[in-house]
Amino acid sequence: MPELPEVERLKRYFDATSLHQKMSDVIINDSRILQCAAGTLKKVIGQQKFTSSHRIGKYLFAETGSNTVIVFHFGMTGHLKYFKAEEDTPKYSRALFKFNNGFYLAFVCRRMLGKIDVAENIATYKKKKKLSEDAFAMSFQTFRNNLKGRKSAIKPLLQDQSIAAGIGNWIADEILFKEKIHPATPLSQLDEKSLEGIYHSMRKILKMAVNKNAEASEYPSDYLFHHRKAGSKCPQCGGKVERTKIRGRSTYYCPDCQKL
DNA sequence: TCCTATGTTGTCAT
DNA sequence: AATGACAACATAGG
Repeated sequence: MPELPEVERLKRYFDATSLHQKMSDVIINDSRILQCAAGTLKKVIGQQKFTSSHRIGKYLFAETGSNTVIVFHFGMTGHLKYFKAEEDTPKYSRALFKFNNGFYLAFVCRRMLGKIDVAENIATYKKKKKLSEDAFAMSFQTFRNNLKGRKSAIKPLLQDQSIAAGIGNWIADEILFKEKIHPATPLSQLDEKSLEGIYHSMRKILKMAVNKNAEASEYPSDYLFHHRKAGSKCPQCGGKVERTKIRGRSTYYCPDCQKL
């Protein structure tokens, strides 16, 4: 589920269902998703409520009344589900926050790559994880500055959460497709104009996806998103989309539009 | 059996 | 100290 637009959707869901309600407990079904001791989480949750939520990149932070924040990260397959009846418990519910009104908020995560953590406050956690500003809230100056001194290929830099928090695999590919830049291009070969273009495409794509509430089927048909398959037709030039690996991640691009 | 999937992190080398 | 490359983590489906 997990790039910036999906997590923004989860935040809206969380706000609409789970804020300002007293909780009695948190049930841990699989402690592998915990980054902290189960006792620590239980202690924070017991008879507390979530008072506010904030999102930075792919992280969702939920503050409690006791000067503490619960940190959610959804990995590749995580999401949230609010439900009441026991038979509605979603499969792969790894943690259940129990509200006094009888409802539960499930932290659902098929693969175990999602994580729940407890932190003193957001600023501390952000620093500890070297998390940058949120990609959508970030100015070009900050983006430019975060890239300073980096030398690798542009695509892995876009996915680096210390540079632009919230960009993941498909959005990085989409940005470079839109800008007609080959994903393996070293940063040093990109001039200021290209970086400005990357920044503006990043904003444009994020804005579109957030406005669509991360509903992938509603993304424009000329996005590379719908053609992430080797041999698929490039929506720009009609050529063939190619698949390669960059820094261990599948990368889709059009060799005709995006020359190295 | 082997590969893939919208992610992060620890380790090792430079 | 920083940066980059890669394996590992875990599960289901083709």
